[in-house]
Amino acid sequence: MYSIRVSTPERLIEATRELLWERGYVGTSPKAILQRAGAGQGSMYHHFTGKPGLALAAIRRTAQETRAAAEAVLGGPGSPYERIEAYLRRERDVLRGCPVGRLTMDPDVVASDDLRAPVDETLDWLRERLASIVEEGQELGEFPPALDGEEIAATIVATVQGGYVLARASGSAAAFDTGVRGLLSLLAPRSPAGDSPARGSSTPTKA
Amino acid sequence: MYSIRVSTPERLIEATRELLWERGYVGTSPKAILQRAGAGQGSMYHHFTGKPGLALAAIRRTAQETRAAAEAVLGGPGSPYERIEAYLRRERDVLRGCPVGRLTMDPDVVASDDLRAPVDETLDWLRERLASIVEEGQELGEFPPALDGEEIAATIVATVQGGYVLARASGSAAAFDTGVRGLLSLLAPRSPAGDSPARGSSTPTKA
DNA sequence: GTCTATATAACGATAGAC
DNA sequence: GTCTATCGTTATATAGAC
Repeated sequence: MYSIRVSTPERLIEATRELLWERGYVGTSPKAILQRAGAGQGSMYHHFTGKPGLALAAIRRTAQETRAAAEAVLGGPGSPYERIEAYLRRERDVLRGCPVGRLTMDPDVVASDDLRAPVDETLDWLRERLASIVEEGQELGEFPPALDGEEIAATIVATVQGGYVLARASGSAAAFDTGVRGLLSLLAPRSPAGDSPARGSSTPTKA
Repeated sequence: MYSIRVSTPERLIEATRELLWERGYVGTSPKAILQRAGAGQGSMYHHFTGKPGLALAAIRRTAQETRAAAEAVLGGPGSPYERIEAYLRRERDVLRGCPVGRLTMDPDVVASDDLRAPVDETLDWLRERLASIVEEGQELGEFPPALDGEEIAATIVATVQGGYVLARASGSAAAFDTGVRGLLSLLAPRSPAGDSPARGSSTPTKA
């Protein structure tokens, strides 16, 4: 294995991605980015228009990676419920928060249409993707037909995003998992033909 | 009505509360606080230990008010489901985000046990309060006994907190409402004996 | 392309007059 | 108690050498 020599713009983007995740936009200074990237002032302003331009490149990449990671699970094998469960139970750096969702609490990101756009598009895509899976599950009889796919999708995404809030408030990932288990118990397929009425049969804990 | 003359410490706390809500801790400077409060540097450092001390007073008050506002609905009239619904549908400044929850995305708040404590306590209190209401609903047959009260409570709080994220990402309060409707449809009492699946208002006691 | 030097403003806090 | 003056540091950006 050769050690890969990464270009300076590449290092700048990656350093910015890390810092935006850790400290947000207003909490990240160009100086901190340059130190982490091992670059000088000149490099940053040569390749990018400044802090906003560099942040835009970083946010776009993070958004793209986040979508790809979600699709890897949502487009995987299993029934609709199983794929949603896999998405909800996917391993996460819970205490670090969502690298996309956390940006919505950044006043300068929300104030900029450019910076907010990738965030909006990512969460919107995720909601649509989940909505179609819920509807697929309804056709298969896995979910009650009375449910609204888009509403349930929004609830799923919100539970994940809010789970990060609960976890970071308490300093423990447990709260995230508790909220996810609650949602899964509400979504758990009730057998359509009149089987045992036990809810949450596929949730391991709290039998 | 006499116009009330508010003390300087009072104005400082209120200005800080507003700015913490709008811009978070790292995004709020002492200078901005002093300008909004109409006070000079000396006043702030005379009454408080500095930015962290002032922020702590502001966060504590916001936490207290948030709990009181939630209790006003959760301790109100109606069945357990109805009280939860009232809490979820309560009017909110959705696009401004949650003044308590948004602080969890602030690196300096999370890094400080003092500043994080009121946030943690508020969300923890809310989860416990909701859990007891869910369990009450289970005793009344309004919710399935297989559900776990604490899990459902965490899901409810997470849906609200995540709803703010969706709303701020899209720049519209609609996404919040969509997620709430999805959660309510999952929680809606299904008649225990196999009645009609109409949701909402058929409650046994305390109508 | 990358670096250092520099510029202007803001940040967070202190000192001391009144 | 409140004010202004000041301090040392950082934020964000530009200039110009190499």
